[in-house]
Amino acid sequence: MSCQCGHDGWTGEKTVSKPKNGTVAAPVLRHHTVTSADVAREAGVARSTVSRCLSGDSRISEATRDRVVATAERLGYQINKIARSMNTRKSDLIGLVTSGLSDPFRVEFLDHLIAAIQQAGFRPLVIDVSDPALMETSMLNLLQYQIAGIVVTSGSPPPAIGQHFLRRDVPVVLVNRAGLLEGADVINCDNIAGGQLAAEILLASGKRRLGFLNMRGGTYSGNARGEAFVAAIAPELASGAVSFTPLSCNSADYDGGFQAGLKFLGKENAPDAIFCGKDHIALGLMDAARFELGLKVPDDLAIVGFDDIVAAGQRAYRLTTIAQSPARLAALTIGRLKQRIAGEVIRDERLILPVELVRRETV
Amino acid sequence: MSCQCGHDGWTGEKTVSKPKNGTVAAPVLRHHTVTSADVAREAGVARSTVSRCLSGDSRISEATRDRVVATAERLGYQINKIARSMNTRKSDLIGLVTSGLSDPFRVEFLDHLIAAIQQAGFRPLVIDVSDPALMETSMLNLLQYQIAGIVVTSGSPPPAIGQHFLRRDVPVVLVNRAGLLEGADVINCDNIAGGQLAAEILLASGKRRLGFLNMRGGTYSGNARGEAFVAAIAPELASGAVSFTPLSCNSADYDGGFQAGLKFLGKENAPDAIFCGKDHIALGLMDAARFELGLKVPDDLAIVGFDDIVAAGQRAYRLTTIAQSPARLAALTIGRLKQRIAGEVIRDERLILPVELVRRETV
DNA sequence: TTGTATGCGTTATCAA
DNA sequence: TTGATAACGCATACAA
Repeated sequence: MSCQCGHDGWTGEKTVSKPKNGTVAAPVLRHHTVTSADVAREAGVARSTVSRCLSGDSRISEATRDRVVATAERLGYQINKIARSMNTRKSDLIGLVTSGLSDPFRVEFLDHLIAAIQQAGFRPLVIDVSDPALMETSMLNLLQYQIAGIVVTSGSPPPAIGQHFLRRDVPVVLVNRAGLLEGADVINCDNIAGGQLAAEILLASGKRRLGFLNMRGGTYSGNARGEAFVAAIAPELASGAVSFTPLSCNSADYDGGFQAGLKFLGKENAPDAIFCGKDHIALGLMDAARFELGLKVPDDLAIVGFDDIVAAGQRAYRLTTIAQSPARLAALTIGRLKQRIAGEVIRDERLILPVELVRRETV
Repeated sequence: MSCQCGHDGWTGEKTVSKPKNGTVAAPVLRHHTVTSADVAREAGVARSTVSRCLSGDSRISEATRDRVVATAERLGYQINKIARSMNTRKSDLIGLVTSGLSDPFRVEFLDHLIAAIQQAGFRPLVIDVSDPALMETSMLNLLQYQIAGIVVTSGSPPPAIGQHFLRRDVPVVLVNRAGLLEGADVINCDNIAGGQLAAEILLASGKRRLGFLNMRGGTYSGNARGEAFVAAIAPELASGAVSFTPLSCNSADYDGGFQAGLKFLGKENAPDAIFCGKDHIALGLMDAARFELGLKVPDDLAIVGFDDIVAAGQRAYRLTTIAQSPARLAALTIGRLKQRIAGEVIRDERLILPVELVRRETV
């Protein structure tokens, strides 16, 4: 692909070679960036006209637009969105606050979300807050990029931080988080219904010693699920028909579940039916039970997970679980953001997405 | 958190209410963004002084710096990186070209990479090219953000595109891709050694009917692994000691492997030792063999994967595989980018990371 | 060590 | 419908 610029073109200057150990002086011809001024000169119009043509302004003649667009194309002109943001005070960047990519369900959600964000003409700027203490700072840093909106998929931002975003008209959406942030939209799956469904199916299985396994301390979602579960078994608990033990693991992942299995199972009066706060924990628990302790699932131990991650459906697990839809979660998130970004003044909302029992082979 | 700005403060203007169905007019006081001019006025210095203080310029008095920093803090000043990029013509954004988040190894790599990018003071701008046809356009769009560099983890950018980036001093790193892009650094794991290791262990297992399973058409990495595998078994193949069958599946994931298992296994003279292009395929194949066809692994069928994704080590699989290190891959990637971004003129390099056989229970 | 003036590439405003 | 000009917020060369 050769350079087709009409202006002076190559500057002819060479990159300065800073000799260091192992480096080599590579003479590279450098070129000045094509700006709207170049396009304007070439097309014989004003810069403002170029801007109007390329931003789809209606009040421009067809002929001019065609000529300008063609010229821009020919010169390989790429609009400088940084400069654009300078005026508009908005970018098309959307901040994605997450913490690592080790949680399978979150990754599935992000996958859909990233696609949806692009589809809507925005770009995802990922920000990792694996250190929760840095969440506030990191979120505020997002403001440095004049981002159009934020999606929080991890941690719970301190309420005070909301002011900073509200004041600048930057919408915030919290997904499967506690809705402590005033001014933010909150989207959750129906943790309550999920906990109830898990309780129902485990009670119906005839098991007597129920348990709820989640990460120590828990998360907003996990706690909500566990509380709903306990509430749903309350009558049987009161009548003495079943017993209940809260169980906790050190990490909300496969290994956490696995270690918890080794610790809590295989002894006298161990639980024979466990609801896990999330699938990944359930898979670890299941493997410990089957392969380390020789328990039969579901005969000796029934397990119900939450999320319906892809691995839960794999032949090696076939986990019975409560499914939530990452695709719908993503669609709702971006829909909400688009409305806000478009300037619609809408009331903060707390959306709750339905969940569904997926019965496989662990109950 | 109350507003502590010293300047005129609230503009008092209200957001325009655009009544629509379901929307509500929410009167929100808006505030003008705090700029360096505000900090300067408040601290009694010039704007340039503020700039110098906050960008760590050395030639500034301790007293002034302290005062300015304190003032900035008090006003809640966030530097506008958009405006900064305007001058420097560089941002601290790094483009991450990927295609979806369904490939487990790539997700593990991205996890490390995102962390490393932040650690180095940059921000990841994710760009999804699930549609390969849009790769070129999407990559070029990245230029609109004045990005500092690009990491390509999916697809192989057409060589011509390299010119655009080179010309603007935007470094490109290709990870586990074919190195067709002139001017880009290429980082690969040692696919050749991996293929050889797989061949060695399968030959040593005493199996006779070998196979290599990969996605139809294959990828750069997959093909390299398969070719090395075939080359390594060439002597035994020539002597008739073993046979070899190339196998292909429709998708490079669990389901692809699973379907391939149903199709190729369980019949007369089916392969009894299969090397898979990546772990996820191997897991699917393994499940089909064990649970659908009643084969014993490794007795009836030996399997070797590639990547050593987290799931490969789970108790339900215990897959023997060729491990590559996403952490080292990420560290090298960001290291390379940092050098280039810092302006060092270095020769394009083609780095090859060592792989390692992880022997578990499927061979 | 600090202040002044200029420019980065675009969009918005106003004039024609 | 189009052109000229003024911001946008910062960094930097130059002056003091």
